[in-house]
Amino acid sequence: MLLGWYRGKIRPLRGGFFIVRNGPGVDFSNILLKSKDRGVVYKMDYGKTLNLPKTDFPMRGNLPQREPEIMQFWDEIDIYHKVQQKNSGRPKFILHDGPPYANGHIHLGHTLNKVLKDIVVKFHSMTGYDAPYVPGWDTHGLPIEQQAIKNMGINRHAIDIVEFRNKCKDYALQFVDIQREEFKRLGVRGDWGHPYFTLMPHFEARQIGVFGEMAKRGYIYKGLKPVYWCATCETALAEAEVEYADKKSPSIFVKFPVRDGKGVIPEQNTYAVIWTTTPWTLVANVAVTLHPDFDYILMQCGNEKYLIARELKDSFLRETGLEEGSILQSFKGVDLERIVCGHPFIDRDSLVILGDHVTLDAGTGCVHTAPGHGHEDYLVGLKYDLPILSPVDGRGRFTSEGGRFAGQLYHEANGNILETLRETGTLIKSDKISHQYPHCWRCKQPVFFRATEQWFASIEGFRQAALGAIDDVRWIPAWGRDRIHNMVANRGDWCVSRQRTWGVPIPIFYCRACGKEIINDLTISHLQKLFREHGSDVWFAREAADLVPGGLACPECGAREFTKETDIMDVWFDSGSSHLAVLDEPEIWPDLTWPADLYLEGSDQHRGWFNSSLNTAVAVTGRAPYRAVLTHGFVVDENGRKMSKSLGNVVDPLKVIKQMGADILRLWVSSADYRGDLAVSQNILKQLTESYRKIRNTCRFMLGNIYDFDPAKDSVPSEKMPEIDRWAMLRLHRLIEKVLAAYRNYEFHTVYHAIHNFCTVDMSAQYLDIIKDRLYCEKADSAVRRSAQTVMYESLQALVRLLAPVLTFTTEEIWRYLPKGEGAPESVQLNDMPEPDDRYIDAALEEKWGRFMKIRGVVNRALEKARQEKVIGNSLEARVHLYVDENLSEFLNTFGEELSVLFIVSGVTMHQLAEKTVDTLAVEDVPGLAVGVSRAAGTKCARCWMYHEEVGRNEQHPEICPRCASVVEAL
RNA sequence: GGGCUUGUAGCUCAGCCGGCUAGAGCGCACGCCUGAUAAGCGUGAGGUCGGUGGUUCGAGUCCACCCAGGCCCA
Repeated sequence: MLLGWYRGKIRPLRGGFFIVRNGPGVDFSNILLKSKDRGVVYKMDYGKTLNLPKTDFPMRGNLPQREPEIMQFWDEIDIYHKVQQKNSGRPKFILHDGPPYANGHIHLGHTLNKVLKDIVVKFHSMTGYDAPYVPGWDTHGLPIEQQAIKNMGINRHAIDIVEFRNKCKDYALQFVDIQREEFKRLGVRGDWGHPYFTLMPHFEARQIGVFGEMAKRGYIYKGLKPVYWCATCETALAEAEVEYADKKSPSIFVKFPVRDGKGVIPEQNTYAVIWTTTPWTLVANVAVTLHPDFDYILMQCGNEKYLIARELKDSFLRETGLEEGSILQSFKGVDLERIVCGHPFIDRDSLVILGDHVTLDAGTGCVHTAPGHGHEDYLVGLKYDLPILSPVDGRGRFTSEGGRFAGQLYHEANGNILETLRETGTLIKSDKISHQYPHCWRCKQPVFFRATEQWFASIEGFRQAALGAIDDVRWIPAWGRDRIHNMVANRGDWCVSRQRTWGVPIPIFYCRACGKEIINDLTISHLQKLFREHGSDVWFAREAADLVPGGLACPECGAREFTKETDIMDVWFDSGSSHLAVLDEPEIWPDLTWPADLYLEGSDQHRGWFNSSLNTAVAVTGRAPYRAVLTHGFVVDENGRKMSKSLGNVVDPLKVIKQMGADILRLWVSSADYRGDLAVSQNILKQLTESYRKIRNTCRFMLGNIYDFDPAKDSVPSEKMPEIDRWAMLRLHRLIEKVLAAYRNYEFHTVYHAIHNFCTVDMSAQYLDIIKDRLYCEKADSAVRRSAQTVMYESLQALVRLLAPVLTFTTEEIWRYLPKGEGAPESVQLNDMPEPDDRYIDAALEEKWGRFMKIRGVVNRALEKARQEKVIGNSLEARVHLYVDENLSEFLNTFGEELSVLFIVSGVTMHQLAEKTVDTLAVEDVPGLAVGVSRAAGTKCARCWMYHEEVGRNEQHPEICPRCASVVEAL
C-alpha cells in the first residue's frame, strides 16, 4: 500500500492515496488517508514542539560527485601554500617523495603509498611542524625509451639522438601530467605546481655533481661485466630486449683434468666432467662450479675416473653411452672447493669453486664457468676473484685473446673448438640439442653474453660507512634495518653504466691520444653549467670538443683532443641522487632541507631507492640521507595473493574512485596494518563503505543537533555538565590521546579502529542514544540540552581534525557545516590537532561509568528477553526492576533519577537481591545483580513517548507528561 | 635455493615480560523502532589462534620443523 513517501507535506500518490507525515496537527494514527477524506480529527501535534535534528549535511556522501568539487575548492584557495604559510617558522618535517616511474596510470600500490604519505604530511602539518611536500617523478630509463619507440613508431636508429630523447621526454611528461591529476584526485596535498622530475636540468646537473664527487673520492672505476650482446646489431641489449626462441646448439661433455686434488681426490687420469651448449665459451673458461650441498662421485670409466654429481650419473651414462663403472669415492661439493683442474685445450688452470646456481636439471653437476660470458658465472667469479676473460669483440669475432681462434666468429668457431677438444682427447661426447635461447628482438638473431667495459661504483669503498649509517636511521618497522643491512653487507659493486640513450650521460671524457679517462672538478663544474642551461641533451648534441672546459689538456699525455663516454647512468643513480638534487637545492625548493626526516616506500625499495640513496649519500656526505625510513607491504587480494591480470583479482583505484570515492580508498589505507601486505577486494571495500557511513552518520547526527548552538554563547563548562556528559568528554579525550599517539607512532590502523569504535560504541550506541530525550524534549536553551550540545560540538571539532589526514574530503565537507567562531580557517586542513585535556581525564569517573555500562549491558539483555516474550517493543514501554546487593545498590543510587534515562526506559525500580524472581536475568560477569522487566505503568506521553502515570493531569495538555507540559508551557 | 617478512572469527584489527572461559568493531541471523529513516537500537551465532612436535604446572604468546602467502635476490 505504501508507495513512497514525502517529507513534510501532503502529496498525492498513485492510486488516490495520500501519505501524511509531520503535517500540521495531523494525528499520526492516520497515516494513510483517502483523498476524499475530509473528516479528520486534528489533534495537537507535539512533534512540532520538539527540537529535532536539522541539517543540510547529506546522509549519503555521494563522494564521486562531491570530491571533485572539494578539489576545486582547494585549488581555488591554494590550500598547499595556505598551509605552508600557516606553518612557517615551525620546525621542519621533510618527507622526501620517492619518485614513481612516469609510465602508465596509477595502480593501488601508488594509491597506498601516496595516501600514507599524505596522512603523514597532513598529520605533521597539524601538530607543530612545517611539513612541505614536493612530489617527484622518475622520468628516465628503458621502459620509457621502449614506449617512446613503440607508441610513436620511431626507428631509433633513423632519428637524431636529441630528437629521440625529446620524444622520450614528451612521453614521460605526458604521464607525469596524467599521474599528477590522479594523485590529486586521491586527495593528496602537495606542491603540485612545483614538483621535481629527474629530467630537470638542475637535477641532472646536480646528479653529475654527485657522480663527479664519487669519482673524486675514488669510488668510480671501470670494469668488465657481461651483458647481452647482439653481434649483428653490434649493441648491448637490455634484458627486456631479448626474446626466447628455439635454437639448435651443440651439446657436449668435456673433461677437465684434475691437476691438484688437494689430497681429496687423486690426479692420475682423473677428470671433472662438464656439459655445455656453448663450446666457444670454453675459450674463456676459468673455473668449474659445483654445488656445495650436492653429492658428487668419482666413477671409474675404463682407464679414467670421472667426477660428476651422483644424481646425474644415470643420465650421464645414457647420454654418453659409457659403461657404468665402480664408484671410487664420494664427496659433498663443499669438500672439493679449490681443487685445481686444467683447461681442456689451453694451458691454464680452471679452479673448482662453489655456487648455489648449479642445478641437477641436466649436465653433470659440474658447471663450466666463464665469468666473461654469463651472468651467474660473473657473479660467482666475483666471489672467487676470478679473471673476467672477454675474448670476443663487438662483431662477435674472437680477438687476439682468443688465441688460435682469433678472427673467427664465435658461433662459427664451435666446430674448430670441437676439433681441438677431440685432438686433446678431452671430448667425451658431442651431440645437438634444441632449446630455448635468447634472441635479439630487433634482428631475431641469437645473442650472447659478452663482458664489456662498464663504469662501477665501488660499494666496497664505503661499505663500512654505509653499514654504520644504517644504524643511525630509525627503521619502521624495525626489521627494515636487518633487511637493508644484509643487502649492503653482501652486495657487489654497483654497475652504473647503461648502454642506452634516455638518461643522464656518464660525464667522462677520454683522451683521444692515450685513452686516459678524464673527470675532475673542472670538467664537472663546466658540465654542470652546460647542463643547467641546456639539460643533459647538450652531451648528445655537441662534440666532445664543445663540451670540455676551455684549455683542457690530458693530465697523462698533454693531448688536447677528446672523446666522450657514450654510456648513460643507471636510473637508480638518478633517483638515488634526489636527496641532494631536490632537498639541497634551496634556489629551487627553498622550503626543503637535507637530510630528509622520512622516506616512505614499499618494502621493495630496500634494494631500490633506500639503497641507492644511501650509497650516494654515504659516498658523498658520509651519512644517510634520511633520519627514518618507513616501509609498507604490497597490495594483495583477499586470499593474500598478489594482484595479477591472469588471476583476475586486480582492483583499479580509478574505478573505485568513480564508484565509491577516494575517501573510501583512503579509509582502506588507514584501516589496514601496512607492515604486512594489505588485502583488497570488493568485499573489503564494501565493509569500508559501511564504516564510512557509520562515521559520517554519527557526525551528521551531531551536526543536526547543534543547529541552534552558538559555541561562544551556549557552551557549558565541564563542571556544570551532567555526569554522563563529563564521561563523554572523558571518552573523547581518551580518544584524542590514543589517536595522536597512534599517528605519532605511524600506526594508522589504530587511528581508524579507535575512531570507528568511538563513533559506533561510545557515541552512537551509548551517549547519543541516551541524550536524545534531553535534546529533543527539553527546552531548546535549557542547560542540560546546551551541555549535550557542547559535548557534540567539542566531539565534532575534535573528530573533524583527527580524521582530516584520513578522510580528507569528508572532513572538509563537515567543516563547512560546523558552527565556527570568528576567524576560523576556511579549510579544515588549516587547523591543528586537538590536544588531550587532563581536566577531562578523571580515573574515578572512568571506572564508575565503565562499571555502569556493563550493568547497562545486562539491562539490555533483560529488555531483549522481554521483547522476545512480547512484553515490550520499544524499550520505553518497559519498567526495569533491578535486584541488587548492598554494594550495587549504593553504586546505582548515585545515578538517582537518571537511571531510566540512561537505560532509555520509562521507569526503574530497585529491589533487594533476595527478592529476585525466577524470570529475572542474572549474569555472571556482573555479580550481585538480577534484572526483571515489566510493562511500564501509566500512559504514553504524546510528546516524549515515555510512559508516565501523571499523563492527563494537565488540563491544557492532557496527552503529555508533567515534564513535557512544563516545557510546552514555557514555549 | 638465500635474505627479510606474514598467517588470531566471513572481513579489518586487539591480545604487554607465557596465567582467559581468546576480545572489539564490521558483516551475518533474529528482533525492536519509525522523532538520525536508503538511518537508529538491541540480542545472538561465529575461532583446534596456519600445521606438527617440543620446553613448561600452564603456550595464541617461547623453541624446532613443516605448510601456505608476500617483497627482494638467485
